[in-house]
Amino acid sequence: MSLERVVVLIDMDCFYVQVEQREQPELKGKPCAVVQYKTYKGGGTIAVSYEARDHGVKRGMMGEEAQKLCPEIQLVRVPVQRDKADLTKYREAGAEVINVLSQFSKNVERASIDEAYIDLTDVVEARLSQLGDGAILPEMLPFTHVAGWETDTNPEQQRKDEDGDRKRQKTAKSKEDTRKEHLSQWLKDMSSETDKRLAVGALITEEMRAAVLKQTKFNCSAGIAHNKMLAKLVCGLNKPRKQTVLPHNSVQAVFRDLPISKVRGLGGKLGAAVTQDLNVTNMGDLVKYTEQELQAKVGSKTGVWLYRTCRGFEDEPVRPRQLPKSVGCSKNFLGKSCLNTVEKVKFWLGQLSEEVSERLQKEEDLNNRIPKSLSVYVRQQGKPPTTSTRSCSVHSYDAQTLSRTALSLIQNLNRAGSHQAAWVPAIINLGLSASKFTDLPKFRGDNASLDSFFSSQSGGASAGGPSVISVPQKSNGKSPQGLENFFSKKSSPGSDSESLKEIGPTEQRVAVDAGTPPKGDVSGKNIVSFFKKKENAKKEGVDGKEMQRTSHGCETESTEKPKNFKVVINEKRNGSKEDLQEGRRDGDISRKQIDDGRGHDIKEEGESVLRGFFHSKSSRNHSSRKLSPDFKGSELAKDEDSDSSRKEFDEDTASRLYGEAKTEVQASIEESLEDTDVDTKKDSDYVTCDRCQKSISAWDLPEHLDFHVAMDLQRRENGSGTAPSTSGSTVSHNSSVKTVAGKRKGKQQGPAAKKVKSDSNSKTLHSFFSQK
DNA sequence: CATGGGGTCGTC
DNA sequence: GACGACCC
Repeated sequence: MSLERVVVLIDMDCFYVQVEQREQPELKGKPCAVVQYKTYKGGGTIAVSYEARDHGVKRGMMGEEAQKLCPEIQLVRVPVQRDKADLTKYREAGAEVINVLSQFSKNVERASIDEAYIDLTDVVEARLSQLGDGAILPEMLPFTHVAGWETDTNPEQQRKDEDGDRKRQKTAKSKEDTRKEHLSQWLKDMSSETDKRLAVGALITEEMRAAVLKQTKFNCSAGIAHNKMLAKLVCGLNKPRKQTVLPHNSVQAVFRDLPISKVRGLGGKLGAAVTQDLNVTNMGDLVKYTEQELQAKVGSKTGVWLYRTCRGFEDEPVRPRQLPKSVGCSKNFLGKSCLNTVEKVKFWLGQLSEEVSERLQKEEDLNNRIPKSLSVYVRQQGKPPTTSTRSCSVHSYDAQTLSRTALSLIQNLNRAGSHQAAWVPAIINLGLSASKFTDLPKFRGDNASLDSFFSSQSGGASAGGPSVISVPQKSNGKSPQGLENFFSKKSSPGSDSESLKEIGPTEQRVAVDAGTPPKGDVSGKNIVSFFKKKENAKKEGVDGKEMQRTSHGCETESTEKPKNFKVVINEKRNGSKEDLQEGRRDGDISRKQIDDGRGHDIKEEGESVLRGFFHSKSSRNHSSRKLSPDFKGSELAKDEDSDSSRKEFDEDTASRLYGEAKTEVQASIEESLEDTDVDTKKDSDYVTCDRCQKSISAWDLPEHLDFHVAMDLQRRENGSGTAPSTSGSTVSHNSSVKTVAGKRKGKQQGPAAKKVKSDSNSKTLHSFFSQK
């Protein structure tokens, strides 16, 4: 049946706390919690160390409340930037963990900032053949619990810990004994093949967790089962620093006493409805209902899911995705701080936009992807508060563009006229999110050739993960050797972002690829190893020859390109101001203008065409930088002309493109590695903007100039009556009231009352711009 | 006022 | 695309 997969969930233990403890080692082993916004009642706690949990401190408590329960608790505050909580630190730490996990499998799915699913099926298969007849001994699984074989999975015992250490230690001791006992029995019995595979999965998971600890200094727990739901479930059974495997035989035993709300997806209204309507309390109770009965209660699709789920079956695949699908931020404005004026809304849109913009820039730099869509979330005061979303496509992500696009999107949610100062109803939550990412061609190359290029450098791990036979002992586990040397480097406390910068880009690129590549051995470790090796080589004086060759050619190019670009863009700008009004789907037009105006730069032509190809609504923003000198523009143009190929951007197309750009890709990689020529690099990559005297990366210059032109245009066109559509976006105009009225509660506001006139919109927008 | 600030997915 | 449900 569906017991073929081996699925693991890795869940970091009180992750934010661990991040802070790594930064401030004094905090280790102490009761502590991470709080947000300390001023109101000590802030809300969003992570609690296990020492503090022993005192009854829980997530969601106010800091002061926590202090009452645990006077010695250390409260650490989430960093604040632009007057809002900033989770960057934790996001980057989470990426570190994903990086480590991806050394073991290509199929890693980031489930949240501190959780990831891994499908180890193939890796287990490979290890199984290595292992041959060798049995798995209990000592090989020092931190593994077997669910269902332990009598004490109930939350009963855990609770009575208020007396502190003595009692807890005692509990822990006996728990360790039963753990070993049951583990030994399970391993000895080991009836089915599927159980064997779980055992191997547990073994690999021990190694993964050891590697995570060694490389990041973070502890985690894990669940190992045949599907995501069960892996997630059992992960929580033995929480700090332990892993739990769930043989299929044990499912019913675990479900028998398991409240329905504990299962992922049943923690909310659905679970409550099921519990009530069917008069059941535990997951195991559900098996007595037929599929049809369940379907009658919860709908046909959910019914099927429930029927299978309560039997321990679930099909949801582990999707290879190591990067978030969206990048956004939001903030609450409670009570008196609500946003009740246009100025306040503008201000906070600006703050949110800056953070999102910054993060999107990082996304492009690190992960070579740019968003196509922007959404604004608004919650407004009301008897039931109303929440609305408005989205549109975007072609650039500088803070100004985001900010004014966002404003134009939500302006018609203001019931007061937009010439008024007020915003009604006041906004109590405001959010901004970018999504629908598109990969840029840079670095994405023909996998086979890229891989062979890189793999010649690395230790040659087999597909699916490092080959490791040795087993972790105690907390001093062995992790994949060889590769480990490249990774273990450091990550000294306090310099997280630095170390991320070095590892992040390569990993993420691989991560993006991971979704599509077939069976080949194209894993991140090869590429990362390559980078690490290069870095080491620089320090140690060892070096690879091939790289210098390509690198040289590329650098010559890069000194000239910016100038061309600058001229071209200026010319173009003067000639076509419509470009900046209402989302032109141009592409072709702007591209032609660039090409014509510039005369004849093959490289840039190729670049424009390429971009037009990859972005269905082309824009000249976000130049994919550093394309190859010998890039064949003509061939690409052909592809672009055919309408089908534009939309049907698939692997084939990509391969063809990358085939052409291959040497280029290598050159780019090398160039990015060449820190030795610091001077050259600086000179070629940065220019001073004539307009604002800011130092701008040459590759960002077109976009930057774009911004100035937009500003000029806006100034010139004051009062033109045109809707404030922005240069970088295409706003979709929806009925302004539809969504609010949708629900029950007959109170529908007249559509006319909310209509906003474009004239006033324009004015408002203009004042918004000139204020900045 | 008071778990906030993230995220993902399914449905219409 | 908008919204709600769900999760941490």
